[in-house]
Amino acid sequence: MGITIKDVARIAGVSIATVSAALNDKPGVGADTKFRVLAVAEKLGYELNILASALVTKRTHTVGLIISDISNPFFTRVVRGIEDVANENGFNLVLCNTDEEGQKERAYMRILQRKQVDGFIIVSSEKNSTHIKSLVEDNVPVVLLDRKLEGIYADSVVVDNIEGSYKAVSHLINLGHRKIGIIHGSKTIMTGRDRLEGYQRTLRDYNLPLDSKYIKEGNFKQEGGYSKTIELLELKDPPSALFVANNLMTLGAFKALKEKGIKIPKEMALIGFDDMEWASLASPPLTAVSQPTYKLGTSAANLLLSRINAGAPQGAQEIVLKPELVIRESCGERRK
Amino acid sequence: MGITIKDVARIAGVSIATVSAALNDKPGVGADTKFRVLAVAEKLGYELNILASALVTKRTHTVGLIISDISNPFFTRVVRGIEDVANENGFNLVLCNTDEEGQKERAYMRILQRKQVDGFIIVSSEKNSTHIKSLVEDNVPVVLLDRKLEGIYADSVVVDNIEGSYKAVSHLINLGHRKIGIIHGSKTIMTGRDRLEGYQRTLRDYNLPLDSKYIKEGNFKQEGGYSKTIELLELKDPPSALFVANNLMTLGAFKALKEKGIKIPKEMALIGFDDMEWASLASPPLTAVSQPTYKLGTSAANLLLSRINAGAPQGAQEIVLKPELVIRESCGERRK
DNA sequence: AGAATTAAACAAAACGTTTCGGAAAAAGGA
DNA sequence: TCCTTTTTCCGAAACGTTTTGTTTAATTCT
Repeated sequence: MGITIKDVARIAGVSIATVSAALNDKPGVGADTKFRVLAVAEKLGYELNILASALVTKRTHTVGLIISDISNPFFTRVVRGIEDVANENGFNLVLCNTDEEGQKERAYMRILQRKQVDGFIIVSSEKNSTHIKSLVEDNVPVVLLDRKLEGIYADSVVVDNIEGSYKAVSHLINLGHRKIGIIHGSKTIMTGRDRLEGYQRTLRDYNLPLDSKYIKEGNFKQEGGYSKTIELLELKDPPSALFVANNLMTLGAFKALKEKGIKIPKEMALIGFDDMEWASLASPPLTAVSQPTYKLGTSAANLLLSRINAGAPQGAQEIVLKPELVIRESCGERRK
Repeated sequence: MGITIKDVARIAGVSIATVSAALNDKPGVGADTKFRVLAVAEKLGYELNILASALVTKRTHTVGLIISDISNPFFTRVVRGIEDVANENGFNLVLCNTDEEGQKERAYMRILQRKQVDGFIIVSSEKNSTHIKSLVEDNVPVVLLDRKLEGIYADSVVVDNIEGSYKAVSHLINLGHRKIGIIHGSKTIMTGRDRLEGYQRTLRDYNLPLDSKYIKEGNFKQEGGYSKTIELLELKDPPSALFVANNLMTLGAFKALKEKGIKIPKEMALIGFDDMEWASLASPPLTAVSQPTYKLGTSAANLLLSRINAGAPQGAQEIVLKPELVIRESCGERRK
């Protein structure tokens, strides 16, 4: 193993400089020698060592992808979008799962920097990460995905979570619900905050009271949705509708409702955030706010790539995608 | 930007050789100078350039992960398992989606080799890949995941698909079904072949006739499950039970059945291969062969890492994990 | 035909590490 | 005290590329 440029040079009877030039078809190498070099390289089975190349060009053509958990179907689709455009443009992805732990996030970022990745796509779990901040200040290409960070002026692509919540909650209100519970995610995370904010804003817009006993903070995981749903059910005056502001928690809520024998939507209307493959198969089929996950990924990747290719620094760009409400049966009909 | 080992050496007043030794705590450097070097490195904010390091050590601590599609929940869990153990051992993953296209697979492998990854975990779409074969012959660490390849003597970790099918089909038979349809995946892929094989073997063992009109080949995707289910339903004498040998196709089959208003399990018993998050939420809850996906991933990663760390080549190791049948309601009760 | 331009090839330096062999200094043994 | 051994450090080479500046050869121009 290990045919190098030197071997090619020796066999072809030229210097390594011209081999390099020929291979990367740079100008200044004669047609005939170029042909010969290429032939020799081919015959010898020469393969570029990208490490060595990157050492001098400072381009690895790989980007670091830092998300909380690939197991979450939301991220799965997003990642697929990212990978597709990365691949089309000759880039590779290194995948990192942080499980929302700031420590893991920082560790990953550190080692990826050492591996000289050309840029980062990050869904950060931290409220305000000095790490990320210093990255963007050092002008390394970074795009914030799904969650923006306070005080950090970087490229970002997110969905309009407030509007998503608004659509969900106003749908419930229009169906006649007045006691609407919400299980939202951690407020330290933008999506958690915004979706709660959207809920509150909607109620206010409709002049409905905000009842804190109907507001529960989950942990973005299935278990959180489950336990908070139970809590809500155990209230003396439980809500008639439930808005669960994240996909995994929706799964948990669904399970809890089924286990407790609560009829959906008769006894409890249910609406989730983030549509999923199986939503139409559930019984009843689940009404949910649908996020453009794949698009989220491709947008982020395109943004990052253009940032990488841009020589000079330029102002932060911000893309916000719109969610849609897909109405199925879990909220039922209008009640009087 | 770019504090290098040279800067540290200069400031600390030692040679770069001793800086390197100190940093990697190799023997032969005095306690005091080591301390000083470390302090200087810290203060300067020195960060190792792994490219340069890897160029000489020939270790990138990166492994290539080639799968067909991260969007498939099966792979999602597997990948999470892989990433977890990789991370624990200081390795990173570069993620590649081939969509079952041999061409993409080869392209990815090529570039990953050029990037000098330390090893590969591959879910191959090819029947017999000369690329992979030459890789393992060149002694680069490779583990075949989920699918073995004919004529390639490499490490592998798979699940016992034949047994999985056997469990599914015999379950159906024991419930009294005699006309059992199957929608299987491509026979060019091991899992497709084996699951079909298991189906056939089971019928033979029970002395039941093999009726080719009940055997449909799908494409491993939701759409395939959907259309083949329709075909089966349109038979003059449709089956009373349906075994769908892949998760995505099961989703499609489920949809088709629902759309056509077929009652599950009364009019059609349904059993799937590969359990999924939502299986218990579906109506009726889905009976399925459950694969140890996460374990599949961790096993593969551990195998690869031990192979990477092993200096000398050693015989191919083969791990086969057992699937389990999880019985819910989509097959109903025993019928007479 | 001679000067001036252009084209083709090369040698050497650089990228940032690790490693090898040896030199200097310190420690130990008699 | 002198010789041997050990410890600590260093210079230089190597890893496989790309790039820069120079030299040589071939063309063009007048």
